[in-house]
Amino acid sequence: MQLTGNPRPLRADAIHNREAVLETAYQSFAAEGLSVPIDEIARRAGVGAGTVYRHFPTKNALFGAVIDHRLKQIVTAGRNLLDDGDPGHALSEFIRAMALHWGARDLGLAQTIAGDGIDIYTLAPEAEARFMGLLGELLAAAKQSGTARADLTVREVKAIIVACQAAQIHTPDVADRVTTLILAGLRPSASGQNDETTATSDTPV
Amino acid sequence: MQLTGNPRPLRADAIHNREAVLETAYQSFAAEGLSVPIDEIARRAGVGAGTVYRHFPTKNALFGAVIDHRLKQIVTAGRNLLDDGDPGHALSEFIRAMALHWGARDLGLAQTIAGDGIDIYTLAPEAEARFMGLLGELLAAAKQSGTARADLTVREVKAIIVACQAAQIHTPDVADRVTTLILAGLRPSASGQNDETTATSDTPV
Amino acid sequence: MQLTGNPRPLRADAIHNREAVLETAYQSFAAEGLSVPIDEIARRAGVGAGTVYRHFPTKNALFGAVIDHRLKQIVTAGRNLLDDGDPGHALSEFIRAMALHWGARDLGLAQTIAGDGIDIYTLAPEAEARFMGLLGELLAAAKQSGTARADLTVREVKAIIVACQAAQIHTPDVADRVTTLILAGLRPSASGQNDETTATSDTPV
Amino acid sequence: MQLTGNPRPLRADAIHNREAVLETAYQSFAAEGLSVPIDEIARRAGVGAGTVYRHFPTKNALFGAVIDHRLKQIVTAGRNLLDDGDPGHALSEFIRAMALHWGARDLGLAQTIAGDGIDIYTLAPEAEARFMGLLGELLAAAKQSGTARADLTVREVKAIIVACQAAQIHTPDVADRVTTLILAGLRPSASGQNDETTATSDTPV
DNA sequence: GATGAATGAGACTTCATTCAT
DNA sequence: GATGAATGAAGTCTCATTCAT
Repeated sequence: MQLTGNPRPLRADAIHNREAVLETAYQSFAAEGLSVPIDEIARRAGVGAGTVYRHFPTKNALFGAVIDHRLKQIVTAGRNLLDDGDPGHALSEFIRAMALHWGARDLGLAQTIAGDGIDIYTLAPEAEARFMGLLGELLAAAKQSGTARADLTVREVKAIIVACQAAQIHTPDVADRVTTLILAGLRPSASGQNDETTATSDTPV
Repeated sequence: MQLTGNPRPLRADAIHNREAVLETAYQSFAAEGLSVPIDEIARRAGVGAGTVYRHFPTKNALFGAVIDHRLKQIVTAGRNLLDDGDPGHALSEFIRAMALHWGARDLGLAQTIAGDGIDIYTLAPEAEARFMGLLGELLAAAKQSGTARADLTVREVKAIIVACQAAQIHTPDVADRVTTLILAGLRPSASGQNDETTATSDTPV
Repeated sequence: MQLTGNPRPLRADAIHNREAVLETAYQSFAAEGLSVPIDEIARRAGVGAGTVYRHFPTKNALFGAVIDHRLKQIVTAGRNLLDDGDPGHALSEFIRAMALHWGARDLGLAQTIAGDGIDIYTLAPEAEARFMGLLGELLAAAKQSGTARADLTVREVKAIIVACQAAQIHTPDVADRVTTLILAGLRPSASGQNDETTATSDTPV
Repeated sequence: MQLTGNPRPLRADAIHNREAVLETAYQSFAAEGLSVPIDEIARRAGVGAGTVYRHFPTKNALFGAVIDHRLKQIVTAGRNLLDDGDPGHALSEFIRAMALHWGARDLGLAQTIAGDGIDIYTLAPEAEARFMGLLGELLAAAKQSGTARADLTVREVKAIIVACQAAQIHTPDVADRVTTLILAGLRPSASGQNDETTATSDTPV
């Protein structure tokens, strides 16, 4: 209709819009939860509601993109921990960061975790896979340096992260201490190495 | 208080309806989360929407009643653990039950705990207080029998429960194992008593 | 079921209930307008909602009864004015009382007048008739004593009352002055133009 | 202000819809009072309910817009009376028009004026102010030409209008006559009693 | 007769999604 | 491609009226 032949801005602004919507959505969901209306996100991003739907055909798709984006950042940060620091401590630092910093104050993430109508596997399968891959590497490194129980699995580590995040969301002022306690349960027990629970006399709590 | 011998049937049906609504609401919230519409709950309970509002003037009030009811059951069960069994193990059994059985598949509880627009203190302050009281007793008993670290606080225990529930909701098949690991972090460390971490050589995970 | 043979209170409490509901309804409508729920009126009157409906089968019927009751009081007061005082001034005093005292702060009356879904003729035809009869007598007396224009009709007087009440409801602080001005328009004109009666010296209506 | 030559059609239909809703709302409120449901207004205007709420986020906002729109028309008409005709008679003509024509059969206006849950100052403060300003001018002109008592205030004039409108709503067939009588009370008294201005000869207000 | 619980239509309002401009 | 207006299905809550106790 209006292809006037002049050099239109074309793709550039589209990409810019997508980024703006994604960032705005992330911050909005983090701060106020998943119930922030699309219209409101569009307004805050400075675009029309239709533009949001052009890039993300559904609100769920937007959730997925936000999670995907977030997980990419997290995976990058996690790999840096592994590459730049002490591999033996990378796992615990990562869990601590996930719980206390990255996941802190992220209501949207908490609601996603609480399963509020959201299935993260459906929404962002690729990023999820990469995330699990990173966890595997972190775990392997920790086991090798003897800072993690040999029988710990990747899925258990993920559940631990979820647990610590929940604690952070719910009771921020004790989350640090609680995370420390939980992490204590992941290291090899004093006596046994691969410990199939060499509990001596006293039953644990 | 009540005129004994008074044959007034009073509102037998009203009580019945209230129970029916409460039970239906509990199951609906547990299975599908807090967003189940009141109209739907009314339909499932076999009453008109107005009846729900007669008993619970607000959806929040219904949330509160459900939580209150649930916490009462939980507190009763917890006290039984304390009275009938080994006090030293009551805390760990209670946490395990909260995470793996009572909280299992209870989306509504998870969302309430995640703070999804709900403030449990406002909605069911009494039950919350009783719950914290029970936790205090359980914790004291555990400390006395040496199965819990002496520096553990009630609020930390609550956060631990929240954490374990989150793990259960998110990854049910590893929740049992994860809970065991987490509980391991709560017992006194092998050497020290109030242990400011008498870790020997290896840093924990 | 419970006819135990003892002397039941029977009618007495029914009459009492009717009075209580009527009085409560009057005060509620006057203070808060016609939208006060029946349940609320029942509660304030100390009876069940069913009792209200036994006496007044419809909310409109209750409106009618309130108006009827109110008009009876007013008619009695008006007749006293006529019998006990100066008949020449009874009309103006009555209008003034209707506007500034009896009708003051009666939101329900104002809404009835504004026609908020209410037809006073349908709801309380008898009382309305008696009210108009009283107005006729007041007007006749005023004409006879030369304090009202000879061409004034009863329906015009009623409209004047409605007008003054509206002023009172809307702008209470000038209602007295405005009523005085309006009443001034009702006395015979000085010159006798448009007027069968040539006012002599006296006070205006 | 507007980039002239810009061929953007913009939201021609939006403006059209807004007008349609406003007009429909005005007529509905006028004919049936303020209790007409928004859904019904939307239906009559041929739009969805959501469209009404896009333009007027609240029912009160719609009330306000209707009143504002109405008062603007009225103020314009009143100013024309002042500019184009005999300033001495403009006030009485305006009052007459307000009561008998503009306010006639306008239940919504009557209810608004009766204060039926509506606060005109909150809803349409600007229009109210302009309206009072116009009344002031009309009154000043009337006083200057000796057709209104010198001690009349603007608020009294407004109350008079309210009064006449109430009469019109309640008893349309005598409203004309009653308005005439009421207006008679506003002109300077023949003798000059209670009056700063000694009316000369002329026509009453 | 009285009670108050139940009903259910309907009010206002929100918001994911579509579509004309 | 972008815009934001329009849609309409829900959702929460109210209340006149009916009816079992």
